[in-house]
Amino acid sequence: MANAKWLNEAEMKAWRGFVTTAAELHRVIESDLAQFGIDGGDYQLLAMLSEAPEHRMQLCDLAEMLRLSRSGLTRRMEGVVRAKFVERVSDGSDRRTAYAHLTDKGYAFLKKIAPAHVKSVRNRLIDHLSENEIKAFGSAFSKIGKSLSTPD
Amino acid sequence: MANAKWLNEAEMKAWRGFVTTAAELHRVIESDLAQFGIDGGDYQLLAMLSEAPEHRMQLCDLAEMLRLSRSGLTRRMEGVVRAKFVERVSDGSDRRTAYAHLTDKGYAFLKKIAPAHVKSVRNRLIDHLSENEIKAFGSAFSKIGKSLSTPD
DNA sequence: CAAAAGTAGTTGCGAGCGCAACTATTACGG
DNA sequence: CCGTAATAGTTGCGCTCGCAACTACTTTTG
Repeated sequence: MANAKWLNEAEMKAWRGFVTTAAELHRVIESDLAQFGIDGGDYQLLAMLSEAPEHRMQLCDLAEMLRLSRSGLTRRMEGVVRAKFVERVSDGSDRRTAYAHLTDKGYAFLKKIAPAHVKSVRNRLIDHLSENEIKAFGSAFSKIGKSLSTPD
Repeated sequence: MANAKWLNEAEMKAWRGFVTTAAELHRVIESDLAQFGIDGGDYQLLAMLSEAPEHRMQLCDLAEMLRLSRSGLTRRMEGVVRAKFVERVSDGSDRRTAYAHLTDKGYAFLKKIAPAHVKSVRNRLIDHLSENEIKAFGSAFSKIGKSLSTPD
């Protein structure tokens, strides 16, 4: 391990860029969303539900899709339920499970703010990238995500 | 704004990939570091100091380089100072400012754990990417970072 | 040269998250 | 069947962070 390969220049640039910029980018796009009273986590939750069949998902699956711990989702739900964007539904067949269901109000809200959010993502991210960089971004994260979800 | 351009498939893939995977990647690499008793924030702080002239930086500049708020850095410092990896030095000429100085112990520690960290970054990130993706990653984040630090 | 504005750093506070421990329910193995 | 293991979700706790307000200096300005 003492003579492990160091990072070359391009690799270091990629890693440092990721470390220093990713969190910042996240924060800025979240702050663009603040004018609507929600943050990025809420937005992703609503977006996922809006794409799910019948606008509902089991909490467990939703947590995985959002890359949240189960406890993290519990807290996240509190906010969107209080805002009446989502309601909790329990299924009779398995009394352990609960579902998140996007309300009409939540769906309408999402449709209302989506254009501004998309614009924000363009301004902060997409518009700065070449077509090649966009493709590379997508494939890179797809591969990384896959490797993270396989045991090791 | 109502008819703002939506994201096309490649753009959406890039954005979704970033949102769902970036934070997770960060967490995993941090957890690889946990065996040494520090987290990614500490590592970056030590690494920056190790590359600075005389192994020291003004807190203000260090915060900016680490993309931390000033208060965030204050707290971050507590840990590495307690561990005697860094010491606070005040410069006589301007009594507002303080410097962070990497101790010999801190430098030795960094050199000791760096190979494992690099290996972790390779395992989790670099090794999954093609050369083209690595270059794209670097240039993409470089451009994004630049646009984030310009007013608007 | 005094008052105002700016800069460096700290502190109180609240938000979001993961982990570990817990409850409640369901599935499995002898 | 009954006891053990697995699964879904919640709660307590601790961590890191940013924001806003604060202190303590330094620079600018009228």
